[in-house]
Amino acid sequence: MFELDIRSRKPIYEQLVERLKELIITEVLKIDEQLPSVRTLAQQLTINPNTIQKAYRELEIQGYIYSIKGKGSFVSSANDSQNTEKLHKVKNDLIKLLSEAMYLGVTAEELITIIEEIQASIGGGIEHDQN
Amino acid sequence: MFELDIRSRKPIYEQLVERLKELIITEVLKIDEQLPSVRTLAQQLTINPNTIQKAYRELEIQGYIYSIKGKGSFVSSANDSQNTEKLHKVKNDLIKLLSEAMYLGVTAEELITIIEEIQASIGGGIEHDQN
Amino acid sequence: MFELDIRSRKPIYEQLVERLKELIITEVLKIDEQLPSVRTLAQQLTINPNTIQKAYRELEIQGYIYSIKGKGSFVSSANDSQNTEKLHKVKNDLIKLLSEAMYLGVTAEELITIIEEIQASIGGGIEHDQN
Amino acid sequence: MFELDIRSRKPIYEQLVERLKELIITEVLKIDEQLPSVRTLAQQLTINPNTIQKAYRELEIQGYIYSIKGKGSFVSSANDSQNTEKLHKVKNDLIKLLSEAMYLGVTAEELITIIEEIQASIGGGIEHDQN
DNA sequence: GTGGTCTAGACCACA
DNA sequence: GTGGTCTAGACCACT
Repeated sequence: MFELDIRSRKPIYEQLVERLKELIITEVLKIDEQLPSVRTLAQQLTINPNTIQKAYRELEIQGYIYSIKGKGSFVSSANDSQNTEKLHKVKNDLIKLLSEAMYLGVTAEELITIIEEIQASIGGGIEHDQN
Repeated sequence: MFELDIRSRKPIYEQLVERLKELIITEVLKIDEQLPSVRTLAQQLTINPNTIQKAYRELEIQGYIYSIKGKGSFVSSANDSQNTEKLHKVKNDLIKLLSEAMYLGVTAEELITIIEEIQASIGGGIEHDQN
Repeated sequence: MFELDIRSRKPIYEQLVERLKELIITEVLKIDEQLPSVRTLAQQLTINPNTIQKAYRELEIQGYIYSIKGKGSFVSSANDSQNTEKLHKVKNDLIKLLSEAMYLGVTAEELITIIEEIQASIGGGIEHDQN
Repeated sequence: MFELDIRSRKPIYEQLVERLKELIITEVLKIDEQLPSVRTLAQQLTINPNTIQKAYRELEIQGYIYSIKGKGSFVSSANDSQNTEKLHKVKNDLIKLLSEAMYLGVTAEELITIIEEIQASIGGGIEHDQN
């Protein structure tokens, strides 16, 4: 379920954040569903609990999850107040990446096809090309 | 022209790489055009020449520029052999980012509009018959 | 173990890269084995840590090792995607060097002997059934 | 005849040295044949005469050509005194490169085929894969 | 004057 | 403790 690449240059906690976001976005993890506890996950993945902790904290900051002391961490509903700024950031990143892709030769048609596929996969919860 | 955020978590040299890529992609910097010299740019931005050089070296590795000892650094024409793997990476990143954007409520229509705008901005910078 | 020639025209970091490649190729350093830390090696060789790091970074780019912040640097298993282009480069270099050697009077027989010796030294370093 | 890559990281004078060596080795340039004058070549290639000068000096040091003041530069016969040490160096380089090639998956058979091809091309003065 | 290498020494981020 | 970034300042190689 969590395919962490220990060899990647990307810090482990960032990989975790990314992966968990993905699971939330594709609604594998539903709203208010409880995430595995820090310790459990640390054991499962055989990595340092501090690293899990850091990932959860980051997700909380970004508004994807919320934590209740003594109970655990839960998937947050896509809340509105934070969305505005996140949207802004994501759009900016998107423009950069789309520019680069097109500079490298990806056509507008290809991009539209990709968009349509994603649209379908989000709506339906279909499986997703693995990383 | 170069808005560096010295306080950012993102390393200065990476910011530089990103910014210069942008200028190359949007063809503000044309193929074979000379970049500012390491020392000149360092003075302009009041950062260490080594940092500039690190950025230039990274751009060279990524195939965006080439540097010649004693002459200077120049914009490279898109290299085909490197493009294949870069394309793969960019597409993967794109899928992630597009998913996130659509989860946050960006519609397919909006995305297509963005794509068309980018297409115009890249295609419009130079003569049309160059293709 | 590392015979660096501080006076050589060849940069220290390149000498290091070459030497470490050798150790990896001859499997003195095995896959996933940890390399000496940047600082340790710097002390041992009495050269600047930055120089070691530059060498390690170069080896990482070339796909021979991978580095993880906070953990260390490790020997990478041969990466396929990079191999194709590296192979091409190495073959070209080989043709040049072989031509030169034969011009200088090395016979084909001698070369074949050398090849067989290398084959033995690479293949013989580890268990036989690993192939 | 001289395909210099101004964009290459390899200094121009080194490219020249390499290319001229190649022409001598493949006997396109015969023993005692006169090389183009520094100025002529500089004009032809539109590069700085100093750069040509440096290449010729290097070739002279390595024993591939000899220069006579006021007359020009000429291809030297493969002389013996220098050959011994050159041979040693070339063999060492060869071992490194062959090891790397085999580590990357080139088989002994392939290498032998390459050797046979080169042997044929040197003996006969056949054309040579460019660069 | 150009890029490239190296040092000494400080500081940050990750596990 | 690990790797990674940055600075200040020196020196080399190439054109």
